[in-house]
Amino acid sequence: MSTAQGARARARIEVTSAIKDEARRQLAADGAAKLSLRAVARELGMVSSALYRYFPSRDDLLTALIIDAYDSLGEAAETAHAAVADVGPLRRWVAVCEAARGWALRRPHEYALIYGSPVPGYQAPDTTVPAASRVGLLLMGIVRDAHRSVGVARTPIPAELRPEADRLAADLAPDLPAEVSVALVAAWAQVFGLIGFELFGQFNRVVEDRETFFRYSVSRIGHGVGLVFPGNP
Amino acid sequence: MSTAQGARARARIEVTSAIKDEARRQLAADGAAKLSLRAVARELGMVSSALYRYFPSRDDLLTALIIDAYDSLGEAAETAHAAVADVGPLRRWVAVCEAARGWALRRPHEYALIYGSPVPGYQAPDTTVPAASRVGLLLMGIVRDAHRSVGVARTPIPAELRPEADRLAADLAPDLPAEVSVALVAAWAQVFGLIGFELFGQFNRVVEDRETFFRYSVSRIGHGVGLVFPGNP
DNA sequence: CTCAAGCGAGAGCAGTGCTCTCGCTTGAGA
DNA sequence: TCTCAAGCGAGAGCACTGCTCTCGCTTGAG
Repeated sequence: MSTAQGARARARIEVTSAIKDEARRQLAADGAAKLSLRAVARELGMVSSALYRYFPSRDDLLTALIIDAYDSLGEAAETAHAAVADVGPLRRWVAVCEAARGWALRRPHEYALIYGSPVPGYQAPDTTVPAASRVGLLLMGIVRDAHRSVGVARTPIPAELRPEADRLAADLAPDLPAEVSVALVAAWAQVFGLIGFELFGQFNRVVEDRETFFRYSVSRIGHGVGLVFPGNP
Repeated sequence: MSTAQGARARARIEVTSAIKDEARRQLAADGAAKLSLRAVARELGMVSSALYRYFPSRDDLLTALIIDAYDSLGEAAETAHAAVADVGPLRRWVAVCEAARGWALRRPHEYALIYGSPVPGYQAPDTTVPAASRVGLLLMGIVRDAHRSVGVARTPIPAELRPEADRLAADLAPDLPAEVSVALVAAWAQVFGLIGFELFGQFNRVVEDRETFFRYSVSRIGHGVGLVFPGNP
């Protein structure tokens, strides 16, 4: 009853995804600011007003693209993780980070859409939350596995951070030590900081061998979360 | 001969900075994408075409704002650093990072302009490089001081990173150990990763006490660069 | 004192997001 | 099986954008 809807509904789905595809094409070519509803409609052989039957505004189209981008990134990361399921936690951590970086380099404008400055005047609706969490949850899963098997190193935290750490850990991962949860959230932001700096040109004329640099840096970040050294299991 | 120019030149400077001021106002209010040359001109009581006598295009206006923003951030960081010149390196490191975060929270749209996704289709000219480096150089100075006085901890790097590390160190800070230079560049990106995540809403419903969280996180990053613990000199 | 350079005003072009109205089509319910 | 409202595309139009070009006034350097 969900797939075998009427022809009308099926056509609507097709047109909707054709619009998103073309929009994604233009996004990849020229970036979000130059994404034009009229140009999308033109390319699809329809008139611009017809497009508003599918997306009530340009921002809604962008939101759809954002969710798709989060999902695409999440899927890339999860695929990469599945491919190294049998190695140690730190290696898996690095593999996931490298997958995220690779995805970002392949689709810079989509990355900018989700981790760059949000489109001005626009607040991401809660709809995006689940898709946005996938990479973070994946990284957390790695740390959780490590915690259960080989254990994780715990760095003591200052007293002033204790309330926030406990609250954050209770919300996020009650089974992990609060110290680790805090470090994990920070690590998550730091990994994307590295990706963003590379992508947005801050490393120009500074870092040359960016792949090696990234691998080493995220490996140290992973170590900072408490993951063990590559040599160990 | 540079300040006492003709009245024409002085007027030009005044009008130019009036344009930038009004543009900055609109930028702060609505973000970069909604910054409109026509609206700026309107507000200044001039016609839009007249504005092109001062900035050849909208992108050039944005570039001017970008440089000013880098300088403003750099100045905020340097002022904060000067205010704690007599404390230990790690404390100074944290103070500079907190100043950068504070500046970003106070001027989110300007921060987005320089560390968020670059305005699409637009490549920052080399003009911006010196202004853009100020915070990085400041952080490097702190590590250099620490290296000269109390010394910095050196984390060994893998062999595959050795060439890049040596090249990077030679370019950036020949007086610092290559291991430290690499860690410093990564730390630089990681600090701004934390700021960006907070500013762009990634920490919504995740981190509550963001100030404490940030202070702890950048302190750990500083420690990762080799700075000593707060207790020590 | 002069005359070119600097400047502001205005009209105009091509493009944008978005709205509204008009008819055609189509499929679900009587 | 027939009908009629809902869904849809087309077109015109509004208010806005960045940018160009031409026209005259002003002004300050030679």
